[in-house]
Amino acid sequence: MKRNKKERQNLLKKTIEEMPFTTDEELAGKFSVSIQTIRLDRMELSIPELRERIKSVATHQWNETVKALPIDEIIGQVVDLELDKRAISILDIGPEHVFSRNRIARGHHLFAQANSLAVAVIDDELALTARADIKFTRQVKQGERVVAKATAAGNDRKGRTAVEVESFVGTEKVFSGVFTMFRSTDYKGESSNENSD
Amino acid sequence: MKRNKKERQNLLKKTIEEMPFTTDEELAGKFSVSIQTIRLDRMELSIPELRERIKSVATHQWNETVKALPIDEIIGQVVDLELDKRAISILDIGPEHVFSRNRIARGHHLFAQANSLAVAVIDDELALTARADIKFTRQVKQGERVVAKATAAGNDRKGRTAVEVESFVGTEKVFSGVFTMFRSTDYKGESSNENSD
DNA sequence: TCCAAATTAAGACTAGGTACTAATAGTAAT
DNA sequence: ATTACTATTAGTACCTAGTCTTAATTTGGA
Repeated sequence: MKRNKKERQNLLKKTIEEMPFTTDEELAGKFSVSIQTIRLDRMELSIPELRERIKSVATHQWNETVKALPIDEIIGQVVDLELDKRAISILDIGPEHVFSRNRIARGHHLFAQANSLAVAVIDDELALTARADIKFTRQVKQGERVVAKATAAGNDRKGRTAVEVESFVGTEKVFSGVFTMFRSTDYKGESSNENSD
Repeated sequence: MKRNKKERQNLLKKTIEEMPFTTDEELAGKFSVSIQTIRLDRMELSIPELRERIKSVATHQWNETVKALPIDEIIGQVVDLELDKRAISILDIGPEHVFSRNRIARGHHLFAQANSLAVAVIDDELALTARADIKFTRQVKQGERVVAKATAAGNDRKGRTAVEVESFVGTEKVFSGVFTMFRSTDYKGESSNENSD
């Protein structure tokens, strides 16, 4: 049961890395040594106390939270929406959207803003992008605010709707595209023509 | 300065939601009341003590960690790359990529995978997407693995390179697109023709 | 066997609380 | 004015999971 000091300390380090929320008491039990020994070990290994460990995990992740959240749910903030007609959203380009080398916004974020706006403007339970023809007409830098405007062209042929999206920084057009959207009305699952399988 | 009870409690709730790592002492200072009042408020609002709040943030986020990281850096994992020729990446569609309603992958994730692969395949310091013509040919469901294959068409006319990207689930094509890429060689900042401003 | 390292123990102190009791201030109704 | 009630403040004892320090014990190796 009783390992020697070195062995125990290695294991202790690994244990705490894997389960940072373990008290000295639990660790003492686990290694069949006294609490004091665990504390000496932590001292030697420069491992902070439980509460500090928890705090650092929490604050680390806390800073990532804002980054992690909006990616999936809101790409840009919708400021105007009239279903099946038009929608406007704004997206402030922060450090999480740019290439670190040159602070230029990565294309897929502009696409994501436009695409999610195209999805949002469709007045339907299920709307999916079938195709898109897009142009990036000017680079967007960190700190700039992108305003995307979507207008539903309305001409449904075969259950599809074309949505035009144009994005601007100030008066300059930075992105434009036409999104062809499927909609669930008269939609029957899986593949749906186009050059599918 | 001194708000009434209701007002203070509302503000307290918001404050703690926004900054969970605040002690009762700091809160008491902020609202110019005693620590005991803050504690009564927390009791009434069922807000746990600081250490419990930290712990819940830590454990919550602990589970999200894996989700949070890859979004910005690696959209899909590159498994093969020969610069200026071809590249392959795989992306496993998890719950973070899909609409919660129907578990169908959101378009911008497929786009992001393809786009970042197109950027990666360009043998240059700076590569940016100028335009893209894309098709979503089959929906991708949660749990499926998307393999994206990019081939650089090579025909540089005016410093641009066309990259063809096709994405598959198994043998089925789910996405295809042509990305027209700028490259930094003979690149001179700002707008670069196309129908800019 | 003896020494040094390793371990355990004990005591005083800390932060950030809980739980409980009690006192005080302010307001409204009788 | 007295009572009733709420809101606030104060103080005590206790808790956890530590800290830091000093001291005593155990253990392994030459």
